[in-house]
Amino acid sequence: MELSVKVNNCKDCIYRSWAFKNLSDDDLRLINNKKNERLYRKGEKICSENEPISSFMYLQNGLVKLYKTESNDREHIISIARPKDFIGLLSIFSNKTQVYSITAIEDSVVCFVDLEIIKNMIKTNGVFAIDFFEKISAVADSVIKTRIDINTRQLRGRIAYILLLFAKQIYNSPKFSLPISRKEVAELIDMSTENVIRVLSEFRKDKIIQIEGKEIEILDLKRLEKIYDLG
Amino acid sequence: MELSVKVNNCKDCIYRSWAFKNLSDDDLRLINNKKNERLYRKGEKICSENEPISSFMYLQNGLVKLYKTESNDREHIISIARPKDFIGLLSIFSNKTQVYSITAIEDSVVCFVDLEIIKNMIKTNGVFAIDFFEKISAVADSVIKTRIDINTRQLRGRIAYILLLFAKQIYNSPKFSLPISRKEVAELIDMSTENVIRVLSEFRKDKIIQIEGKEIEILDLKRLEKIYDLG
DNA sequence: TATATATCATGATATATATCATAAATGATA
DNA sequence: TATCATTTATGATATATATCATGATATATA
Repeated sequence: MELSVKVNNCKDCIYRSWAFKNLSDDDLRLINNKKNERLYRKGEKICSENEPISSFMYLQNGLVKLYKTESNDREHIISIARPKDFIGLLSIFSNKTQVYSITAIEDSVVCFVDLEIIKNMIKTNGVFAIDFFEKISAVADSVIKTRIDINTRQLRGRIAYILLLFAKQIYNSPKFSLPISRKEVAELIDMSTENVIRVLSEFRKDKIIQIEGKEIEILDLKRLEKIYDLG
Repeated sequence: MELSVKVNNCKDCIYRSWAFKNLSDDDLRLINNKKNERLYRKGEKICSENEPISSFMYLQNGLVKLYKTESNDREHIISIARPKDFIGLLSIFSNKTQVYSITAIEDSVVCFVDLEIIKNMIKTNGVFAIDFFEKISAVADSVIKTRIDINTRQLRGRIAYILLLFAKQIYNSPKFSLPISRKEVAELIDMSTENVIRVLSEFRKDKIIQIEGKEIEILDLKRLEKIYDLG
């Protein structure tokens, strides 16, 4: 299968376009020797809260969820990370241990780079430092923006947001297979599972979407966008 | 008054402990020549959404709010920044224009440092780069944490959170003068103004707090913390 | 000082959302 | 295949929250 095609040299990695574009061959070789790629199956946990942080984690392929376990066992999903996202947010600079847990919601390939190497490269390679921070800033900014987007809306607007997120930003198609359960959608938008299901049914009855289990197709994009806009 | 005591040399700035602690005298002189301190009176706007970003902004003294104006004129407060916080979040690296507006909620002194100087220093001074990113990462992380803290709670828990925030993190005292209106509290925790007032009254009737206009005193910290914990 | 305007306050009511209950459908597992 | 657990689904009910209305204070402004 596609995912098993391992990239063995950073130089040939299609994701080099990211913050690593301006690295010299020497620097790339250094990363290459200390990096570690691993395939995680859907549902597999990649890291847990309170684990020591030793690597910079970069999502090559797949989809993962970043979440926190609340005191009452409930999980709260902070964000869904896509390929090319660094996962684990900024904690890598401001914390010694992971603040969030990460689990694959689709088969995913994660590339681990020793954090000391990255820090050292920031120290010695100014251009890389800037490139790197531009990228991770953008990811952190987008997490904050997403949280605000969700929290300033009510149920219908939030569901519309999620549907548009998957269709436009993740799968780039009006038809997609929802990679998370209704319960997880609820954990992502701070709503009860029942209401997530209810609103999806409503949208189906109103012919805004078509649902068959996990398969979702957006039929009336304009109306969905209107629901999102109105909140 | 205290705030009018201007610091004219970065070398003597009491906030040098921040990310600038490891800078050489030469680097400090460079910043000193290109920096700009300004006092803003309570209510004065420091910057607006969509303005081009040209400076790194650092809060020396006072208190400011970071907010976004929604389509329907409603303002949504993202965070309250305290002295030593860099304000404006990470947008400075990932955006050309301000994403949020900033207004002083107490008389505040903001120090502006030319963004190019900072970027250049990141490029040329590796130790500074790391120090700097540790700090701004911590601020961004704390904004995300705050948003989650607020959104996973309901009305009572949110109000408790806000009261504890001001008492513990901002004023370091159980007795303080709330620097923002009830309406602004509502904008900060995504609730209606009436309900903010109502819950504050409730807490007063239950002898958890004492209120006299803006003056608030926490009488029963344990109970308030319990309300916060239970959400 | 008088007048306007924003803030604070509280009750009544409407609305949104969560919770509880129950069941069918699906998926996992022995 | 049979059994169990999870997910999806929907209705009824309870609860939380917003909205509307109205008045009292406080604050700004002419």
